[in-house]
Amino acid sequence: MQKENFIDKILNAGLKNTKYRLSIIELLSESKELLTAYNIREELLKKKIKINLSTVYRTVDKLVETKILNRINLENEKNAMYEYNREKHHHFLICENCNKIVPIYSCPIDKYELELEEKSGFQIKGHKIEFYGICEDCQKA
Amino acid sequence: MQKENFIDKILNAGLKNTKYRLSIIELLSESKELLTAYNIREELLKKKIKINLSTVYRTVDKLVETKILNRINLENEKNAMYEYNREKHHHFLICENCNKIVPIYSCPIDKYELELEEKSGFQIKGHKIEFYGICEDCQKA
DNA sequence: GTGTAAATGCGAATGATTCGCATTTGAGCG
DNA sequence: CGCTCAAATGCGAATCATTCGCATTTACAC
Ligand SMILES: [Mn+2]
Ligand SMILES: [Mn+2]
Ligand SMILES: [Zn+2]
Ligand SMILES: [Zn+2]
Repeated sequence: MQKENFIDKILNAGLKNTKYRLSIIELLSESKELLTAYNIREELLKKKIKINLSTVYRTVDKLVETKILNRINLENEKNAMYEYNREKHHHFLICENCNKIVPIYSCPIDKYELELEEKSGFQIKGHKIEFYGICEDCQKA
Repeated sequence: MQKENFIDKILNAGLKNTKYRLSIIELLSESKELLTAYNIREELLKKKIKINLSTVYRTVDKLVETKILNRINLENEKNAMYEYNREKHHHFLICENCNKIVPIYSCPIDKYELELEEKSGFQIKGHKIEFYGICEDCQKA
């Protein structure tokens, strides 16, 4: 059962299993959207789970530290957003008109990073890419 | 003379030529580093130019709008940073240890963006890339 | 020079995130 | 199962970058 799996993740991370941790992980694992701390609070409230906003922040901090969640800071959004870490490297394509956020599961960078390591002397650990444009729906309108 | 050139840019942008605009543009055009609003204020102070922080923000806003400057929001920095717009497409390579920020003037993306347009239906207008790693100096230490 | 909109200074407001501290809770242990 | 203690939580206040309101000053067109 998925829930047991999440509890294992929490415990393996050395964290206590609390209802808030479990419900935030469940929420994000089921969400196709990125959610802000505030959104998370709202969504849990819909499920009759009342949680203090400070606790949301502290909880997602821990879950990001332990790589159960990812924190995403997008150029156009002032609030941090969170997603369940599905362990699949990805980037985002964002509509400048309607702010739709689409994950992209291909990555153009592999070889280039090697070149860059040679040229720069850096040992490269990661990268972040965002693409901006106008989505199909917004082009029509 | 460079200064006349900057005044032209300001006027062509439909802005009034003020000492603050000119000195911020001069400062950033001479800087190899990205500067925050606060940094800009500090640097001008060193040159005996006293400017209110609100004015720094309002000035860089206008200069970004008119594409004389670029605003850069990096993942690890909480404050926005500004650079003179040298009209050369670039990305940044950032040392996770010493926070050194190195601009990279090559771009790995051209073909990939076309593929992405076809696959996604988006009309792509731009992208943002940051690379993270450990710089040569920090690797030694 | 005059007039007027734009620019500036200053202090207050905003808003996301963090912090301090009192209280509660989870998990190991007997 | 009850006990203990660190970790988690709630709540209100603090922080800090950025923005705003408003009174005053300035640039520039006439
Ligand atoms: Mn990638
Ligand atoms: Mn590029
Ligand atoms: Zn759209
Ligand atoms: Zn370094």
